[in-house]
Amino acid sequence: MREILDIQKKLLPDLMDIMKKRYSILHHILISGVVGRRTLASSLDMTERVLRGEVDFLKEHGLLESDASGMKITESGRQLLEDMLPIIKIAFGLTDLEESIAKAYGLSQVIVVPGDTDTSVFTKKELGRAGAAALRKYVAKGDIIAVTGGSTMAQIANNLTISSSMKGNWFVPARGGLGESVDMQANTIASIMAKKTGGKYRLLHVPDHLGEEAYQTLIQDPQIQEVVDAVRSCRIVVHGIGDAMVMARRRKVDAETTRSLQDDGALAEAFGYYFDRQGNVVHKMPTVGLRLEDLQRTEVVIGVAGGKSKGEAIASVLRHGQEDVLVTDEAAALEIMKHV
Amino acid sequence: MREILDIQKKLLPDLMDIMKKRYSILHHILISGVVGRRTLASSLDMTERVLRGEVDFLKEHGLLESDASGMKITESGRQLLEDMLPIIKIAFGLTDLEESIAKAYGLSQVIVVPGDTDTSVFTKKELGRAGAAALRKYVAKGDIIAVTGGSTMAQIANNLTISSSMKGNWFVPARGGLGESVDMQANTIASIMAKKTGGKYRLLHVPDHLGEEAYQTLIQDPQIQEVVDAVRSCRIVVHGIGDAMVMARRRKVDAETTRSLQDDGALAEAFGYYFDRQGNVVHKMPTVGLRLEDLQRTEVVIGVAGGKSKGEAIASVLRHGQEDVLVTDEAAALEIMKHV
DNA sequence: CAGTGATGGACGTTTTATGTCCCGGGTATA
DNA sequence: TATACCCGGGACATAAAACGTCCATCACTG
Repeated sequence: MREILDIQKKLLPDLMDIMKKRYSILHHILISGVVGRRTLASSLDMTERVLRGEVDFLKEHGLLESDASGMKITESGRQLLEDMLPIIKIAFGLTDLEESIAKAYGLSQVIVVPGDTDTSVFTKKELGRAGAAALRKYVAKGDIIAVTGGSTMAQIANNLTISSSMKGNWFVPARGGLGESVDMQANTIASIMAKKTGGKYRLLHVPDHLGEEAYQTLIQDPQIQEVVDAVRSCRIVVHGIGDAMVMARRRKVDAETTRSLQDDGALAEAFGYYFDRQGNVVHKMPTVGLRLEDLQRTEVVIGVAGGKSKGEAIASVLRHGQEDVLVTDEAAALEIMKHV
Repeated sequence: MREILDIQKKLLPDLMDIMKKRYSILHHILISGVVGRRTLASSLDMTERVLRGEVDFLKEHGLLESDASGMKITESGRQLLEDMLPIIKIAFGLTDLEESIAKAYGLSQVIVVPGDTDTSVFTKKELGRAGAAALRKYVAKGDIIAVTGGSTMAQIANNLTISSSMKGNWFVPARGGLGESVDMQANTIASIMAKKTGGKYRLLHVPDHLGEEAYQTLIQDPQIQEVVDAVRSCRIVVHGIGDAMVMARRRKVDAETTRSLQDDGALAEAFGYYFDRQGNVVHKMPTVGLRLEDLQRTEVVIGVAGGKSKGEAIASVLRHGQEDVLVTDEAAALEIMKHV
């Protein structure tokens, strides 16, 4: 039952919207008993004309009937609604989640895929697919796209395909070396994405654990400077979101910094910045690349992360308020909604 | 699984068509490996532009990809096709049945509802619903609609609702008394339909088992004559189809006639006429109303009947060649296809 | 190096969807 | 009983989408 709806969502996304629309109309009429067209239109937030089109359809199919006093549901219509309840619950739980999160955090789009990345590898793949689809949607010709590392980003890279709209775009790592293993780090991801889409890429080769002096020398280097400039003028950022402590451990952050992170209540991590519960930045990794203030100029910031365990972290980053698009999974979405 | 599709069909009648279309495209590309747009369009019998619209859609969703050499399916697309197989099997079975029957007997539309009327009362209801929907589709303002009796017709009447397009239409019994029980006879059905739709009705009160002399007197009666004229000038006929022997028994036809029916190979019955396997009329009930020759002038003849046991009878009536629309169920449809 | 078949862009036309206004008719209320 | 209100449905201009058609350009093959 669930599978069939997931399949339909892939093959007929717009039909599912129509189904939802018609269901809402019918359901509203059922609840109202008898209701007029204009009243219904305003309470469903539709224009009168488009509601009328749907109502005419529903009437033709004998699901509702109307007389001078207004519209009411027929027996077939009532029966249909009853039969549809389980379908709607499954098919549109996610849609509702998406809309709630988008509204709560002022995002322009939220995509929720079913399942839990923590427990199902299939969900992680689906997350990658959805992330790739989201990127495909927002990308334009000649864009510079900054990406971060992580297993989720790697999944997105896997699901990108060659496409004319992305041919010739630049992929760059959002920030320099952040101490991740090679196959998950931003440099790798950027190059894979470029190869998969027929785009180009530039890398930021910045060694980990740099001393202050070496760091200053490095960022003066013209080659590095050129890439950094490209990164900071990117139009699109795609990044993962992690749990602060998990990321600190993975990046082998020293004990002192780790303790300081804990004291400051660091909860989430994204492109080298650590956020507390309120979305404040409490720490940043010492490397070059995208700075938080650059995000303001960035047109599209796409965050991708899933798993129940990451829900709270995602909520923290959202609260910081720089995100435009969120791609997540059902389990994380439910957690996020607990922290509005 | 099956239910969900049936439910969705009510709210999105073209869902199946679009799903079928997109599936066919993807499937064809899968089989072809790499194929060009024009080649594909001609082998799928679509115009190039329409195909292109669908292909663009599928490409955007990452189900297929294209380069200078042509289009080919992606891994997600291949996976989707695999997942869809069971759905398609179910969804297309009925559609194929509908199309096969329509083609075999030259009908303009065939509607097959799932199930078997013989074994499931729910299927019978569904048949009534589908019959009502078909009538709704073909009816126009000011039409005269001739109907017959029977339990299936009663179901149709049950499923009609008030609608402006049928308000003011006339419902008349196709033929006079045919010896059925009161609540199933044509007169009753016509009056119920009129009440349900906001239409008007005229009845044919013709006693059963009329002698020849009384019959002649009766048809001279101006009142009767008026109704008969209306019946014969009807634009739409909706009728059930029955098994000849079952009907003969139900109508308490005398032993001699019954034997004669058997000798003549009577198989099916519709609006008082009995048909043999080849669709020839072998007997007619002695009453007034619609004659076979009137059907030629009738624009829309809708036959409604279901159940495995009636399959052969339906095929006989179809072979007679006056039907335009058939509404039946899956079990009967499968039987019908055995008799092409 | 010409020929074939591919994609993707472009454009005018047709069809469909939408916004908007109005009319006549019930209905509840003053 | 009079009136103000809300109802469905008709009408129409306009915006938007779908469609048919043609063409430029590119990759590959013989």
